[in-house]
Amino acid sequence: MGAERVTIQEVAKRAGVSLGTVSRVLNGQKTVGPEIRARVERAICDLGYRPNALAQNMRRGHSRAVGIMLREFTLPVLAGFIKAVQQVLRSAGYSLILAGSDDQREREIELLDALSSRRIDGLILTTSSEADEELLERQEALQIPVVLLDRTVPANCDALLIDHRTVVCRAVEYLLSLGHRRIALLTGSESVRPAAERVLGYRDAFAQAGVELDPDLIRTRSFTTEFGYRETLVLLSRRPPPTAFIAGGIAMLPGVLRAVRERGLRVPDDVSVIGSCDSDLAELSTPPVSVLRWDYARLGRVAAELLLERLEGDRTGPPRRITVEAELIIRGSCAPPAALAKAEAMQNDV
Amino acid sequence: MGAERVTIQEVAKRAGVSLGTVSRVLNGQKTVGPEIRARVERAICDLGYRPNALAQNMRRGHSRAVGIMLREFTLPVLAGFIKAVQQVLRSAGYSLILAGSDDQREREIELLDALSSRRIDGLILTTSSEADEELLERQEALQIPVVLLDRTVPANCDALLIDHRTVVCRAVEYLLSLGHRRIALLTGSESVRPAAERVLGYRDAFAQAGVELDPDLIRTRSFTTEFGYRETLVLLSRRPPPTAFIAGGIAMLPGVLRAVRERGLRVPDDVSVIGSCDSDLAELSTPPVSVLRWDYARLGRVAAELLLERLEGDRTGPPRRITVEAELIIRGSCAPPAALAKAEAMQNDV
DNA sequence: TTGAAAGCGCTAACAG
DNA sequence: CTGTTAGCGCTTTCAA
Repeated sequence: MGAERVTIQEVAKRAGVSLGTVSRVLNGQKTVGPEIRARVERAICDLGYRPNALAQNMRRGHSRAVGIMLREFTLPVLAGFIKAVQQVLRSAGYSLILAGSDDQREREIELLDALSSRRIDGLILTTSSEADEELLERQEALQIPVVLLDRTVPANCDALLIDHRTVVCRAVEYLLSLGHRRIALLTGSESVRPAAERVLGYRDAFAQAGVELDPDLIRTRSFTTEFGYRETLVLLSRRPPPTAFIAGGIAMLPGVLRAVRERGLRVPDDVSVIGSCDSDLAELSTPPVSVLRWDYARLGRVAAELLLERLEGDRTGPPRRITVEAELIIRGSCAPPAALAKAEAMQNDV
Repeated sequence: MGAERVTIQEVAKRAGVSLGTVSRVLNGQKTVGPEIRARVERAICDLGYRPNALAQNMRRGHSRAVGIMLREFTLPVLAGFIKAVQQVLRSAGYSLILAGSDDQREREIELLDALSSRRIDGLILTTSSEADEELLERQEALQIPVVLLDRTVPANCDALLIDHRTVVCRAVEYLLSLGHRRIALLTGSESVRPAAERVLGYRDAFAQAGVELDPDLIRTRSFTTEFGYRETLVLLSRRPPPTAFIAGGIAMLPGVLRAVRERGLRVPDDVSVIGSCDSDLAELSTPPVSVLRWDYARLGRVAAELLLERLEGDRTGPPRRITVEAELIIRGSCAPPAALAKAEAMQNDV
């Protein structure tokens, strides 16, 4: 084991005061004489003493830490979210424990247990399924305030929702207006809200336009890059293939683009593409890719604030639901479908 | 405050055994009768008991946690590193505390303090400067094993080094061989190893080729995207401008590409580009961008293993230095410089 | 204003 | 094999 760390005892001895006094200095209480305070501070500095957070938290009965469990925390877009959360929380004296579940139920349960053991005070959460009993149970066993990110279950938690339905509807309207009819939607399992909402938005647009849709073009199973890649490949082999793809997941665009490129197809001449979330890839691709975008930094700030209110103030109020808009950023990755383009070209020729 | 959490006491009472016995069950000791063990396990389950990690760790005198402090942990390439570390460490029962310093000294000191308070058992570290006395002091005050990532200071720590010098040399050789002479190198401050090594490799190549280099084309201040963007813009305004850019930082490529595009220049016709680290952007750009690549997952595995050896076994051995190769992946972002290309074209015309 | 003392929940050493 | 007990380092009464 390592060299022993200096404790509050040793500081007290060195300063010639009782251990309680050192504790008071540490916690900034005013009931300590200036001369004694100075002596204690000297001793702390001389010894390079750092309070043992483990002991502090145990004694205090809380950890001053909040957990944040997402599918994956290394996506650049989520960086902004996490940073915003951290900023708000840090100024309130909380630290953050990050947990990436890789969207695996097993891992989620494991992590929930670990967070429970660490006695986190609050949790920001995105689960892999909104229909899993055991997951819910574990989560409720935590007995701490939870803020859901883009989930609505359990219903008694505060939740931050992105309006995927409306923005996907806009995206489909846009593609329909370009003349597309076979529009593929790739997204996660409908057992989670964002996927379900995207499908709803997709259907809305077709219904509004009075165009019949092909349910085979709605592929809902996973939000991963891998899924985007495979499914695009599969759909591109269909006869007839889709003329446009909506990547309904923040990590999915690279997969779709890779598949399109491997097939030797060009964007937007051969196939139109719309991504979810902005990224360097979307912005700097040739052509730049149109995307569905929402403000993750704002989301992070609000999530942290909601949690803080529960943590510090009234923790018993009714659950709150806050919905955040998303927008369609039109760039150069969509064009009329090839057949149509050809038809028009011919018309012009005549 | 929240509802009281169930303690080991209550489990003991419910199972009708002593608290010591519950502890033994928890810790998987075999000296517990099967019938009693079953009773305890029932009680644990019934009550939904989770051990208080705070108390456990305090009593045990260590936290079974290792810190990992990097500039930034949300870059996709670092994801692989962190995941590999996590995998090795988790199977040894350690958890990971992530800390992103944003490359700010203030923040680094703050985080080092926080990690110290949390009594982490080990640390994987990349600091913003290898010449900062106070930083070093704080780090040594931790009194725990440290594995450095791409840093060599302090010298008594194990270190994992990437061979930037050789691979940058290869990259410059390659560009020279294409006919480039004005090659820009953008990287961080030379006060940190990777930047210094890259500059060395750059000079090596010029010296070997017997070509005179223009020191004004070596820009060393930051590894950020922002720096890559600004500096590319600045250099592109120079007369004469560089004909090739090496982005010497894992986050820098998007900045360089954005600047090039804003100037209305084409890659590789007008300017050649080489990035550091592979990425979706590099791979899926048009044209795909040539990069300097090394195996971050392996790096992570090795880092964790080095640390584990110090943690579990002999912590007093001499510091180890492990150097990892990097390779130049040639794709489509480099071509002979425009002037040269034109000259050749003319020659062909004649 | 300061010191003494009682635990927070748990592990481990020591008895039986 | 199981119960009892002494702390881990700290905060927080309660006295003085």
